[in-house]
Amino acid sequence: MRDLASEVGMEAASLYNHIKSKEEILNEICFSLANTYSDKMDEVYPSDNTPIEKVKKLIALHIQINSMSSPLATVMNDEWRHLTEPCKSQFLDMRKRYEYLFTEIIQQGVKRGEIKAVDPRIALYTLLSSVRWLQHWYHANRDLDVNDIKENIMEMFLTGLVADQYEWKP
Amino acid sequence: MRDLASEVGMEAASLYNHIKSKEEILNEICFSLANTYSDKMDEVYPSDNTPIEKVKKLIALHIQINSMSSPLATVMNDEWRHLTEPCKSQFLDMRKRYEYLFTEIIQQGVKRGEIKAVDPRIALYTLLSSVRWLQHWYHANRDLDVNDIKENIMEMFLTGLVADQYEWKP
DNA sequence: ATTTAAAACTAACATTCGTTAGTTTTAAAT
DNA sequence: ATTTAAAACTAACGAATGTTAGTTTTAAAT
Repeated sequence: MRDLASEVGMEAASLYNHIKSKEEILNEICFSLANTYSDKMDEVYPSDNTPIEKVKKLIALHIQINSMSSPLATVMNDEWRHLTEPCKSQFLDMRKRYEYLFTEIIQQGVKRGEIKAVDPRIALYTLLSSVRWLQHWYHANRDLDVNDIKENIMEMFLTGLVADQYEWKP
Repeated sequence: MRDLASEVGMEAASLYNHIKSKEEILNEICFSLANTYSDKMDEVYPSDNTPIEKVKKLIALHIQINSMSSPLATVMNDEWRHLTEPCKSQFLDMRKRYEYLFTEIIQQGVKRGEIKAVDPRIALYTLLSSVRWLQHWYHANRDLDVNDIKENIMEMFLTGLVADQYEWKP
């Protein structure tokens, strides 16, 4: 709290005119971002896009948040474990629901023959964590455009690294 | 240190008969894993495998470590920032070299027409962070076999999520 | 049985941490 | 000019942290 206070030009004790506790800040950050993700899911899931389009829209949000709001993303991604009950359970419930709907989208894609028959859980977790590097990297290396990064990552995920004409299988 | 001591059935002070400091533990963990990665790179990079085979071998190690040694992986991945100089610089130099050689492999793959013309840095970071979820997830959900996970992830990265026959581009 | 070295213990240290109590300053409203 | 409420301050608290000093226990070697 002392570091945080000095960052905004205050004494640590003065912070408590504005916040209730250190924990409140953690709650604020975690649930603010969790709501952003949930809201997007509630918009995308029932829409009439194809499953692949839905995945793209959701991943785009993850890329957006991890690169543009990276300090917040870092807190939510790495520090949610320190939420206290009942907030922690509430947070985990939100995450569980988000992940469930996300796997549903993937499974629908598989069923419709648009997405390969991968394990939806593995695909989901791989997808979600693959954009995490942006949260640590983007602030230091601003020479790349977010949209370029987005397209590169999407391309990687959707059609893979192997060049189209190359026959790689053993 | 008190938690750690009680975990091994000791008083905190007794730990200091075995270690020099808390920091020493951090160094030990970080450099032990960093060496494992570096050694693998020194074995794989000069080998006569194709670039894609090299990438597969390296990613396999990341999956192995993140799933089987997940507490160590978590410390190295998340806590290396707390290394003190000169260890921190040394660690970062090792990482830089590792990442450089990894992008070289990718670039060779691109040059040889085996790998799509993605940005090698983006591909690298996406690849490396995409397997991080295993470090948090594997211990709790042991119903999946590491080798199954390995193959699923490889398939995703190499040939993408989009089903072969599906025409997805807008 | 005695010695000895490793490894446990107890007690305490100096810091750091989040927070509270009480007081003073700031600045807008009367 | 006076009042008032917001927001800063100083001082200090109790708890937790990594660590050290000094002592006792453990167990193998003599």
